[in-house]
Amino acid sequence: MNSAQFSIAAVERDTGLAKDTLRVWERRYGFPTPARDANGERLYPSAQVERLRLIKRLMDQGFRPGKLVSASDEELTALATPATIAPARVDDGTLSAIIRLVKGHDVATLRSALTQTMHRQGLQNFILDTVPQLNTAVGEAWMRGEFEVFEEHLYTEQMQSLLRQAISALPVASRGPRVVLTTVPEEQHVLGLLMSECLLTLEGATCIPLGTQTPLADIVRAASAHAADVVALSFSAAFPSRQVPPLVSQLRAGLPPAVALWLGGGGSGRLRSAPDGVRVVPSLAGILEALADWRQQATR
Amino acid sequence: MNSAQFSIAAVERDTGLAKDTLRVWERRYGFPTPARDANGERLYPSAQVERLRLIKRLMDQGFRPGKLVSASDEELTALATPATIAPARVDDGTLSAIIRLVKGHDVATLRSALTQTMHRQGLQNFILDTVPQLNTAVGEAWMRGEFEVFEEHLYTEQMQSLLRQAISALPVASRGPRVVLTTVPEEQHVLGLLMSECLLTLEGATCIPLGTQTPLADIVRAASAHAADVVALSFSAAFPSRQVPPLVSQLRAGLPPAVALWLGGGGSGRLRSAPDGVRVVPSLAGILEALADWRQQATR
DNA sequence: GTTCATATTTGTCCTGGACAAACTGTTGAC
DNA sequence: GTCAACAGTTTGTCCAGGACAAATATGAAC
Repeated sequence: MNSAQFSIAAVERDTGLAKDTLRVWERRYGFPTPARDANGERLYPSAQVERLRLIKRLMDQGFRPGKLVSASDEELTALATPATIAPARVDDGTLSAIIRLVKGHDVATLRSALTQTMHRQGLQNFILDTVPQLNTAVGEAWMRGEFEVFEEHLYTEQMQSLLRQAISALPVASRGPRVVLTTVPEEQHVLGLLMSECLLTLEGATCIPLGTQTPLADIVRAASAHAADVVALSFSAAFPSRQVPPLVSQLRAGLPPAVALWLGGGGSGRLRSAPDGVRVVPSLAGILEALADWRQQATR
Repeated sequence: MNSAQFSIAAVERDTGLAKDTLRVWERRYGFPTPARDANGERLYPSAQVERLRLIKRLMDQGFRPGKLVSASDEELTALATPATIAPARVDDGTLSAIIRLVKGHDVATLRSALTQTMHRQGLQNFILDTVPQLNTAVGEAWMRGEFEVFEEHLYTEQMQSLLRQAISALPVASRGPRVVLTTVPEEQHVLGLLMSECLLTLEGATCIPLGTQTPLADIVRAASAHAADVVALSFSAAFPSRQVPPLVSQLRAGLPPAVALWLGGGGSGRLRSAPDGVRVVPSLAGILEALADWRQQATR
């Protein structure tokens, strides 16, 4: 499997880099340098695919490709190791224990450890503190090469399961606002949505979860059909930031002015400035603020 | 929103048709016929995007694009209405009641109706009969234009929530086989995986769910790390069938021969012939057969 | 009716050019 | 010292039109 060669389509799938981008990097920076098959089509060795994945991950953190592709392997791994040790952790023992369980590939124990931690801390603390720290820790471990992709998948799957279970267990709210929760097409990260849904439902808001990747026109229709007060979108750090502003403007233009539009997730923080009628929610705690503000305004 | 123009990238997102495909259709068939912006770039009117979505959906059913793009609007809608009325339904009242609830946009009632139906029928019957019928009914309603995309999303989200809840409630199994469940990159449909996980866990198998879109190399690593006996992949009908055989061969070559490879979902049925060591599971009931066969072979 | 060989359809890949948006860094005003 | 405006550079995406192989349809022979 490690000596396998990848077609350009396979590399696009595995790295998230568009075919056009892969070709233009080759032309400009001299990397990657795929072999060619009998038909002149590119064949990428798996080592280069690995490197491309690392580069993509660093780009999601804000590094620029021109520097990265011409860097040595040592420089790349140095960058991948965060210089700043993560600041004060609430309970480092719990975190590292869970990380170890993921690495231990013991699904059942992992699940019960997560459940137990959630119950011990209470849902709101768990979501505001522990889950984001776990997400970061998993992401950083991946960057340092300590985590496999499938281990990240396993973690995400278990966390998703847990959060959905927690949501189901919450009482049905009817207090408002009515919030449509989703992501735009191409954005498939779901944990941000689920964390938001938890927090909002905990506070008595009514959530209409549409899952990920709803076409813009359908977000507008959903907002109308469900008489939504708020549309909340989640953008992960991996989402190409240049695509965010046009998407948001188009959506804002389609929604009635009375419907609020909230943006959250790591991909929304890098926005220069939000257009009128768009609220950037930089962190999970910000959701509670936004909710409080909305309610205050609604009673006026 | 309806008069909005779409860039070629937006159309690719919303329809699932690759940019190259959109350009070559324009060249060959004279459709679509996008306008151009000041910079010469294509701008697709939303009506054409709608038509493209319908064409894509019909192609997923096996129709060929050459016929579809040159067909009139009437012919298209005629094709979209299934000629064959769906065969014997177990309990048509329940099905149509749930469909009406989705259309009624009442999330809470929908959720409790689904939960209630599941409990009434028992989990296995629910998954073998009702859920596939609901999926089909939702898909057909979409085709006939009776369902919005966001309504399909809402349905999928609620069903997903319900299935995950059911899985969590099942006792932890330790009997074997150990089954890694996932989809390949680009394949994001999750319900097939969850239904399979339910059935397998009900029968006492141990599932290692990786969620969707695991890169091939990582599926192999996961199978090894988790000492899997079986890797089960789900392909939806929407997955480009031409991509399935190379993907499956590559994966089969990477997995140890002792690890079984099962393919399920609507996209696996159209395969001409499966390579050696690959089992195509045409329906959900087939999973139970495959499981029984595996256990029989294991005791030999 | 089945099987094989030929023709058509169809998606994806190729090259190399172009451009706009985003980012960088410098200069000058306050 | 801070900020704003400007010019230069970087970077992703789009374009055209040609090519080819795999999938599918068609027709001939048995």
